[in-house]
Amino acid sequence: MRQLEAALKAAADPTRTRILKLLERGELCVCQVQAVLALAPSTISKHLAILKAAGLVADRRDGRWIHYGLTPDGPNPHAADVLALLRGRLDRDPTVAADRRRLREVQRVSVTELCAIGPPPRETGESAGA
Amino acid sequence: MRQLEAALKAAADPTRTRILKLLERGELCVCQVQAVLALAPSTISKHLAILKAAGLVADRRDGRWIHYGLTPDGPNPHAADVLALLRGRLDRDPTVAADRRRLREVQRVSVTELCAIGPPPRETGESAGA
DNA sequence: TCTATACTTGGCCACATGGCGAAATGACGA
DNA sequence: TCGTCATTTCGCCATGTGGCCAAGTATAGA
Repeated sequence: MRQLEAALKAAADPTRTRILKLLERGELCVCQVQAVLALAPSTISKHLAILKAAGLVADRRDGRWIHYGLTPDGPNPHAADVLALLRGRLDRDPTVAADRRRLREVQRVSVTELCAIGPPPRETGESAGA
Repeated sequence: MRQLEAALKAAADPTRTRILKLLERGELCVCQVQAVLALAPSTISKHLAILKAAGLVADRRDGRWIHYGLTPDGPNPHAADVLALLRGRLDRDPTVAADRRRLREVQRVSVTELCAIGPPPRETGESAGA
């Protein structure tokens, strides 16, 4: 029951749900997630640690960067259940859709450039897209 | 997202998970749930209110008693997803199994008698059966 | 070795949550 | 109508959670 509880609790937070829905698009490094969510790095890191402890994501070091990805085949079967539940289920949600749009913008620049840019753009609709 | 969050949060608490697994056996009134879980009535009631607000359960008044049951076809589709996730998934869990054993004991007496008995038997294995 | 960078950890604060007991509510029975 | 009983609501407390900043850790590059 502990494992299921951990997996459900991990997914039950809106910020973590947003992260999981981003990771459905593929592996991301912390700074990319941060660029999309516009939260403090430590906050992102803490959320990722919770998701990792619940077995929903795994990390992989690549030089300076640490990439996080979903783990549908991880050791926690309940985690796989929760990931499956999320899959394809929140795609019409405005926040999720907006996050994914912003993710596409973020992914247009390399990770090196992204981190050099500095803090992520604010929510003030500063004519991001065309 | 709010609805999914509510459904996940509601299911992410171990006490509420136990309640949901009990309700898989069919409708139960509050005093029956209380007899199994051995928590204060107000605590049970609060948990049931949370589950109801999340759309996972519905209540039905029957005289003095209020029966709660799962709502797999309720208005919140995410609630149905969560209930489906739980179904058949925690059946080997020791706590869930013990709760169900105790539920069978509880259901051997009528609700009227049950409430007259007083506080539920404690965890001290006081030769309940046989 | 020493700095810069990407990320994590620890400390702090405001708020949410789960437990209880006491009081309020609503329905049955006398 | 009035008491009784099942359930809920309210007030309280201890603990958990999510946010931030500041400091620590680990790697790349000079």
